[in-house]
Amino acid sequence: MENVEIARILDELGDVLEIQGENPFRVRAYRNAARTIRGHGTPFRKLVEEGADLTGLPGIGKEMAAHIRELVETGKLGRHEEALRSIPPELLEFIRIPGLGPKRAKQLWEELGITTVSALQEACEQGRLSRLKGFGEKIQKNILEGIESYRSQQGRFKLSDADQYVLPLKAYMEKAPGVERIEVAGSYRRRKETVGDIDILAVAREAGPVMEHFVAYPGVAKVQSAGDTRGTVFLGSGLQVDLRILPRESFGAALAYFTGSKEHNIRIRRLAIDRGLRVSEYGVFRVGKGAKTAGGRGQKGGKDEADLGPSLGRFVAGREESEVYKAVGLPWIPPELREDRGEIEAAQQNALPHLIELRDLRGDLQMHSTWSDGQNTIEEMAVACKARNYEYLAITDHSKAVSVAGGLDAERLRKQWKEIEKVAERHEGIRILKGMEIDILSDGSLDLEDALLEKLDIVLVAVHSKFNLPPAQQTERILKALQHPRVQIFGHPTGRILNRRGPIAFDMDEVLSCAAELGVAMELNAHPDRLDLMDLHLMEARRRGVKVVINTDAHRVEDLDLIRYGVEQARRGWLGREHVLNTLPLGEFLKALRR
DNA sequence: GCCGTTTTCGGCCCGACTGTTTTCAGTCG
Repeated sequence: MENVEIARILDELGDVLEIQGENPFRVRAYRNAARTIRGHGTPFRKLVEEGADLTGLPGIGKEMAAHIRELVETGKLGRHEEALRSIPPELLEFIRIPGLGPKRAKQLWEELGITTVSALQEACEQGRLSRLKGFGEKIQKNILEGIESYRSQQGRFKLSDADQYVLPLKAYMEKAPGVERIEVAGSYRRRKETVGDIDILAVAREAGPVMEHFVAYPGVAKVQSAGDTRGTVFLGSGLQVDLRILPRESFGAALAYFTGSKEHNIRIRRLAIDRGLRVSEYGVFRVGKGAKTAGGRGQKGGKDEADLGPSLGRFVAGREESEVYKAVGLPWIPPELREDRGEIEAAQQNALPHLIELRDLRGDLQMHSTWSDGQNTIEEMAVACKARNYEYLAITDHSKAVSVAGGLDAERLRKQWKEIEKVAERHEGIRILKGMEIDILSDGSLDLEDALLEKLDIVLVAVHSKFNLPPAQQTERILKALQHPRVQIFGHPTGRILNRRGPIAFDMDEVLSCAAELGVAMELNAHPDRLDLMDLHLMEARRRGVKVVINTDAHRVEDLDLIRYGVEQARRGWLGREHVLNTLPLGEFLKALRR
């Protein structure tokens, strides 16, 4: 059983306990354990086999360790099955519907006998919900809309799509009356590959006019709420945008708070508590003797000196984000790292990584031309790369097996080389490498004969068919391909397409260790639909000393600019310049490639 | 359920908004 599956089952058990009204901290314990497991590099399957002590891991105690062992050894968890029997299974979907949480889900089931999403929809339409205690017309309507958005949206917005909505909206908000500063926080600022919603922060003395400006944005399809400090709207695309309006003194604290991640914030708050401080979106406060530190439900403390919201204690920091980190004894942490994946510990030891930047890249090693399915000629691609200050590029058109993309056979490949040579003569100052994106056939052999492989500058291999092989067979296929002595780069390793096609199933662990051993570079495909490798894979690659290259897989000149999504993903994977081969000058780069 | 060189018991991050209520519960982030 894979880590993701163990994590899913524990998460689901947490969901059931929540619906049953269990102690919320116990529920959280299951979520925490699931999170640790999901993000763990080594399969728990192996750890259990080796008899390793799991209780050393964060959030894994005696009980969780026993659960994990049971799952690995028997493939199921008695506690989980028992829990699932106790509630109608579809009730678990209820809590993913916006506006519905565990309490209302339980109430609907117990008092109205509703157990499926479609029955819930029917009950809303018949107006049966509004008769329940604590429910009313509005909640009923919200749930109905929630069902629709749950059904239609399902997926999140790709970061590149979000950029298209956010950039104009940000420019618009900067023109709001009295606004001093606008920043976008949330997973968008952490540059996560997909975002669920957008958090915008505005500094303004007077909130009213800014909120009015916000809800009047032409792209707004629906205004969900518009209070004094917070408003929520939906754009026509269904993208949710939250606006928070803050005083200048709180800006840094709010930026940190709303950038998240939630897990990162929790760690920061704990550090604060240790120092007698309290961190909220309003600032960092020194907690006075005898003052309560926990904000209980409905507790409204007196206004503090700076009049920054309902808080107890003396304001000590909050204007800039770095002040907040400083107050808890840390250097500023780049947003891409804020996932509680070791960045707090690294910051404490002054060992944060120097993350790669866009300007570090000197070449792009996967792109297509009109020779296969690209839209621009080799010359146009080369000129465009030179304009981006690259020292080198590789033209990597498809091999013949990918016939839908106009893959090249041996004869056309030879002709293409002639053209590359001609173009090279016309353009000094940039090296055009002869490459190919060679298909890995279903048996792991390569779609190009050895004699030609010998003559290529860049041999990049990738999977384009038979995505559904059994994992063991898929792993074997990939390993066989990588073991071919001429292979230098494994392109878009998992083959996933965001929101459309999941990753192919194989043993990433084994492939990474094979790549490390052989010196094969793993590609981080910068295309925002792919972003493959994923952040956790990159962290693992870094740990194992696997070489990484960042490529756009451009099919036209404009695609070359997508490289920044690759750099952002690399930053999320803790990569520095030294981990990425195509930051090297041409000569060193060629030497560093496997040959 | 997890966790602990100030604690092995008693904590566990914190606040806004809405809707349905007359003081708060539920949800969300």
